[in-house]
Amino acid sequence: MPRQQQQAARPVRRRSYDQFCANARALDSVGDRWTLLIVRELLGGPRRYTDLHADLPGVSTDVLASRLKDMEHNGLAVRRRLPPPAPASVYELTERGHGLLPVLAALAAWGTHALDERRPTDAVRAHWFALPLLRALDGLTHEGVVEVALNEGDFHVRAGGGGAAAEVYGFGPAERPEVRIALDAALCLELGRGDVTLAEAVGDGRITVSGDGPLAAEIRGE
Amino acid sequence: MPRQQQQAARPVRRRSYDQFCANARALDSVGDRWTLLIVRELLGGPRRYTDLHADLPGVSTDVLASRLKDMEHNGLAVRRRLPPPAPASVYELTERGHGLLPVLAALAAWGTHALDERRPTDAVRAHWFALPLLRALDGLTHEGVVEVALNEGDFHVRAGGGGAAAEVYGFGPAERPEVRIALDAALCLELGRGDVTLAEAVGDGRITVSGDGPLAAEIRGE
DNA sequence: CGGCATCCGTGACGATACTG
DNA sequence: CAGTATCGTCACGGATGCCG
Repeated sequence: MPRQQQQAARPVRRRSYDQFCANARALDSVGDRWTLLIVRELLGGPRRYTDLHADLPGVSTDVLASRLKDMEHNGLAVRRRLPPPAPASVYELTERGHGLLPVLAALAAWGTHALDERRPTDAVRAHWFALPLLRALDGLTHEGVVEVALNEGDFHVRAGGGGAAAEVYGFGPAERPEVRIALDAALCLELGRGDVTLAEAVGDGRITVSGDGPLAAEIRGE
Repeated sequence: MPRQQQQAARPVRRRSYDQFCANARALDSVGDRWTLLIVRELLGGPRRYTDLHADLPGVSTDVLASRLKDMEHNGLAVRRRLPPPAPASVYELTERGHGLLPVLAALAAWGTHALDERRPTDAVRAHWFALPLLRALDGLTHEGVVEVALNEGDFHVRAGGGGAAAEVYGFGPAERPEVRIALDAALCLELGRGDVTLAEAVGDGRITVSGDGPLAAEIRGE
């Protein structure tokens, strides 16, 4: 027999911490390398395999495929086939998977303090700054979609609502944003850290706010 | 040369995600297997190597030693020698390491929903229920130390204060607790999930509250 | 061409044994 | 008690191949 079947429904040998503890159980699901970063990508909305692979520099193809299977198996994500006109499939978070938002928000808040300079080997994507920025927008009372333009690219976030919205951020420009802001990545991080307030950044001209609704006014500090 | 030096100050080859992203940087520090569970242990206060090893069933000695070195190197923990009368050393979290409390709290909240039955292979320690329980005590206005008695053992937590206290929980009985409560682990989890309120649990007799201060009264729902 | 599966070299992990 | 040494195994990362 040159090769027997290589995976009979995931050969039971999943590695578990075997601890009756909420943290350990959580890490059984999301503690593997790359898993939380895949969740970070999917928090921006459904994505195709190839796009995921492109925005996760360093992950190998087989590990990405394996993690996506694990996430499906653990109920974090589902694979959905798009209608025939475009024969592709996307991965998207389940409600359970979306529940990881507070975890990634806390982790981002903690990690922002360690994110000082960009090393030459570091990859960058614009939407990686969505979570730090969302932290700065968390206190806003008005709700709406904010389109964000960085040097690295565009994305959009939903301000207000306390992260309760189904889609908390997305890739590229928004369809009909209430506000557009332009700033640089370093300022995103400072805002996330709380080193600078929105009002100060507006006053210093480090951020440009365009729009005339109440949300825009609130961001300007009016 | 039979054997050259085998670690010249950690041979620089640390595995990094190499992404300019707060989450990726955070996971560079705490994404390795066992690291966050070591933090979970150290959140209860300074601990000796052997005690850590005993409360982390499944970790091998070399991996534990290696993680502790990494954590020291990353500024999460320090090793402190105890005074000569007891020639031992303990590991304790730095302020930076303690800053992971919101991460573990969010992770525990998420993981509690996946923590249904105890599997036969699962290890258990009483203080592993501190974070879920703290979530239930988070809304209390009065502050103080609560001694908790489970079937699995005792620990204590500091209620109120919103987790701002330096030591958020500890092992074994407290020195002079304001309140003592007795309940079982399953109820800890239900409280953490919000399936049951403290007042309901008191009313059902599933939790026993002893003490006569304002905190005890608040826990009783008076 | 998107979505993986296979092969392979290296490093991380887990168990045990051993040492100051 | 507090780790280090050794070793087998498995997971990861990179490249390539396959297949609808």
